Amino acid sequence: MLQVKHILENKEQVIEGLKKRNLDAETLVQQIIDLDIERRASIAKVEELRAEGNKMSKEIGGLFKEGKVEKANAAKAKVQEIKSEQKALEEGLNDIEGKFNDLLYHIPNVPHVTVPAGISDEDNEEVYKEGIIPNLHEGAKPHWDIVKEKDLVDFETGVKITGAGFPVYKGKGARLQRALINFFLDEADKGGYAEVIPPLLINEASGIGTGQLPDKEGQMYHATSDDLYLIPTAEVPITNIYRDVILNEDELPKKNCGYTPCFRREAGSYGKDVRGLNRLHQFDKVEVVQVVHPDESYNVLNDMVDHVKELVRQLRLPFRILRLCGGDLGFTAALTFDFEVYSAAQERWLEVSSVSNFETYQSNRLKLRYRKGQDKPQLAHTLNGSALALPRIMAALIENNQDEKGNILIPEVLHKYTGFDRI
RNA sequence: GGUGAAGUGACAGAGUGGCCGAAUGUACCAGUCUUGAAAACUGGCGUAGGGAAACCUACCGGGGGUUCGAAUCCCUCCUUCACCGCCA
Repeated sequence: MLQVKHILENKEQVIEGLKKRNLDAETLVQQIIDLDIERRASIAKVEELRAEGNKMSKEIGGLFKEGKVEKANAAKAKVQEIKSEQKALEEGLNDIEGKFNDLLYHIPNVPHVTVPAGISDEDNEEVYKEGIIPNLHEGAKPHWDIVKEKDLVDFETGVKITGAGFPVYKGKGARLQRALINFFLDEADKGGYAEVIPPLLINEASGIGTGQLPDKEGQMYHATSDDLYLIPTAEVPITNIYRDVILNEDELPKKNCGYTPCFRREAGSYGKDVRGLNRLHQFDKVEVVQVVHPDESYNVLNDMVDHVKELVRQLRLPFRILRLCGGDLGFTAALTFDFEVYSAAQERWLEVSSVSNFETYQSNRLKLRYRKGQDKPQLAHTLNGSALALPRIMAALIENNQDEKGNILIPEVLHKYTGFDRI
């Protein structure tokens, strides 16, 4: 969440920035500022009373020792009075803080200055494009037909086992999936990212830390009997490694990568581009995460974009990079670049990666800080990116690389992982 | 899952109702000494909130309770360790 101090000191800038999200935050920000004033006044009062009570309690100890029982009992009565007054004030303070935090949790991150205004994904700004869009032969098929014919992905059996959106990958399809995971992990390793295998279930505190809770509760699968959530992305468990951590400045940057399945309820997106591998409830992804010095985060964002660019390039997929507009930007992000690959038979662009800088929005919730020498701890910046999400990569590979004879040609970089060069 | 023990600052480790935000040691930082280093000595050394400041408040695994007063007593949850049971 945003830092209260930042809101107070940059009120106009915050309101202006949020306008790019089509959010008129004027009232909201003013409410926060007003509540903050109320809050401080209330804290001052409560603490004053508390100090007085503490002081008297100490004195009572002395009085008893001296045997002045009568005086002590009088003081006890007085303290009891103070306590009941204090209790009433504390309840008031709790109310104020509850409201205050609620408002704070529901303010999204302020977009970076370079974020274009806009309503939807149609307003995203294309900043880069590379690769040749393949000219498919007559009779080329969409991937959902191909995977069925070649028995690479079995959607029906997935429906039987679990439900829609939980496919079974089979044979060479499974092998290709595993090959991509290994390729992405090896590349991340080369990029200096230390691999982790995190838990796939997270607790509430972790969900709050990275911003999935309370805002996106409905997008996660919730195991209610244990109050745990299935991860929607490895970002959550990996970034939460650093929750409540104070790093030394020289430990930055922290770079981690990890492969995990991701689980998303996709509530509200039924019937929208859901064919085949385009949108699933469970999918595989390799994620890269960095914790960096605030001065470095935008350089690092570019590095991460370059890393992803290199992955797609090596897979020989035509791609473009979009700078997300305010309307499409995620709740917690300050700046996001999306990668889309072209899936030639569907004749459409598919999002395969999202690379974001969260600045201090997550670290403020996570209490993730770094310390320079003996100075006070400062909030670090967090970033993450998909590198990459698998199913749509697979869809594009299958569609773009089909030849007239019905072969799917596997990109060369994957051969050593697949053990075959075509399907 | 059962039984028992335990969770205190970066770490180790005291503290069983007021003198405890917390002894002591180690580590760390600054200084003295030294040609330099080590050793020794002196001082400093948690986080957060409030306040212009002095200073005040909160935090001893989490939450709740008893009490004028809780690290200390009670309840509950979590975690760790040991043993038993079950099991990839």
